[in-house]
Amino acid sequence: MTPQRQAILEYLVTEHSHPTADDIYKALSARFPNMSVATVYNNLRVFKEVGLVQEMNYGDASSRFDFVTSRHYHIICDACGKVVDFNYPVLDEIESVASQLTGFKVDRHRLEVYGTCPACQSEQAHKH
Amino acid sequence: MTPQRQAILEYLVTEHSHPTADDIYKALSARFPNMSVATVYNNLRVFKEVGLVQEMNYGDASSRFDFVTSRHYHIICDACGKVVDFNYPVLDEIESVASQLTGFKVDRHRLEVYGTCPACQSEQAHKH
DNA sequence: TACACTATTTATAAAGATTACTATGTAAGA
DNA sequence: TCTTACATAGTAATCTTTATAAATAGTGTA
Repeated sequence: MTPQRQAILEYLVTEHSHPTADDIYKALSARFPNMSVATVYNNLRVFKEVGLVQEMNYGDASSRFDFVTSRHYHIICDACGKVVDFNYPVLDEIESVASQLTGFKVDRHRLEVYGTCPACQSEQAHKH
Repeated sequence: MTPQRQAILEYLVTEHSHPTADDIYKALSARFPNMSVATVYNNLRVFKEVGLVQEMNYGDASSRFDFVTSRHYHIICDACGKVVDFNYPVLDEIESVASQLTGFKVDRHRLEVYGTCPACQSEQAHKH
């Protein structure tokens, strides 16, 4: 557990902002001026393998990383990219249905809702 | 509607393989030896804007494109990347729940199931 | 203490997907 | 015919992520 590794994990735990690898890199470069981007990626990979962190890909942009606390889903703002957690009963049923229909051995599923966050809604309203 | 554009759309309609931009490029380069990759991307963007085509990003790999016919969900093989459609009643409820919990104006949602396809299952079984 | 062994970091190169840009071509309309 | 708008081709550039090699630090053992 190196200082860099600890700082990256700490950042993920304390910040609930679903940061990108670059966000983390920039946020910590004040404390670790010599830290490499590769270090961020290496550690994120380690955290992912251990199951501490979840990686999320949206569209063409960079991946975002989320410290795994409890099962929850995400809603994403199309305008500003903000990610917000929300709770909903986990959809186990769809996994078994999909498995039966396709013959796949199911491992997991991924669900995201897209829309416009309150801040961007009011901003868009003010424009007109 | 140029010949290239028509060919790309035709390929998306007839092939149900959820191709990547490069798949399309390679498949059509016999008929259009001078066609540019940029043309494929340009047209896919146009199709997306019109709503004819849906773009899907999985992990770090290339985007896959799906001609929109009816509402359906996808199941994706972790081993070979194959994408298979399956039908399931559309989850409208989760959209309204998410909207109420977060204050977002909801536009759509995205749901995918991940696992191992039958072919890769038997291949993995033979290995042991 | 000295020595190896291992894992991590840094730095940089490289890969891969996508976009940007410019010049060329082409088709429709006045 | 002239013009205008748009699509294409070709290529350069961007951006994210991974691979690689050298440097570094930590740990345990003799």
